[in-house]
Amino acid sequence: MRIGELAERTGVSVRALRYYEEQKLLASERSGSGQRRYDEKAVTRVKLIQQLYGAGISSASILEMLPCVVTGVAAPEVMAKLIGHRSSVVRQIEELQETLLQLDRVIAGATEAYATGKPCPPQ
Amino acid sequence: MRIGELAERTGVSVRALRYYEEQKLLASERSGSGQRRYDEKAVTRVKLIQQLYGAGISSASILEMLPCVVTGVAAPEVMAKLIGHRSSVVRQIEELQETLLQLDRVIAGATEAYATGKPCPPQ
DNA sequence: TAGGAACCTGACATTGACGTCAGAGGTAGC
DNA sequence: GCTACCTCTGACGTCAATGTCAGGTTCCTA
Repeated sequence: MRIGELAERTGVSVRALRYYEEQKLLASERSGSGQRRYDEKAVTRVKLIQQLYGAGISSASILEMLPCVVTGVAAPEVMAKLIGHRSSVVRQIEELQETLLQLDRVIAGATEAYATGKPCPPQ
Repeated sequence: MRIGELAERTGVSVRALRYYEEQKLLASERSGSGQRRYDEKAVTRVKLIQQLYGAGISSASILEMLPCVVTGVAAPEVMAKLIGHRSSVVRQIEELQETLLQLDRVIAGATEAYATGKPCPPQ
């Protein structure tokens, strides 16, 4: 498929796809005239990249771990980084859950204030 | 306390604290010579700001919701945004949990590859 | 009262993942 | 072969939260 279709199917902009290639995260075949051509696997690859970006992992780190994702083999130092990223994701989840509690407290307070007509400052 | 102490106690840089003030997220008293003075409440305020930033909420949105956090009262449109942010945080958590599963698959595959000496590409 | 640490304002620099534009060439349906 | 749309490279722009630097003032301790 061409880049426009890949963009549409992944929900990622054309510009972003070219950026991924620039960062060596995504390869493409080229047609005779130089246009990029992608196979089906590119779709899952792009979604994976987006997911890792979403976890705050930099393109350099993604680049390190991608071959490992494909082959299943990780050098020890890559393995260590993978585990480090795992911890970081766990921490992010915990922090977001704490934030969720905070937001819920605020929302609950405001709801009660609306119902009773009296402000109820936290704590 | 002065800005340096607040920075140390919150783990946030002095520059960031001044930025928060610039964005009206954090107020300070000023000494006769113009130096910022903070009370104890500033510590929790800064931590709250950091938490909201961590959830990907912009300073403009934080600014909107802060009075509500303090007073417990939210105008309807602020309330709507609060609920919107809540949903966004929930979604982020779900996505990170999915990412965690992916990472675990990769780590498990690499661990097995290490144990058996054979690469085990996913799926 | 000396001197170093901490503080001030103002301004420009940085970072990463793109957006956007220009100018040129490719592709597909009619 | 016309037309509308897609794609190419290259380069500069953006955005938000900070870093960093300069040049000057204030604070604290000896």
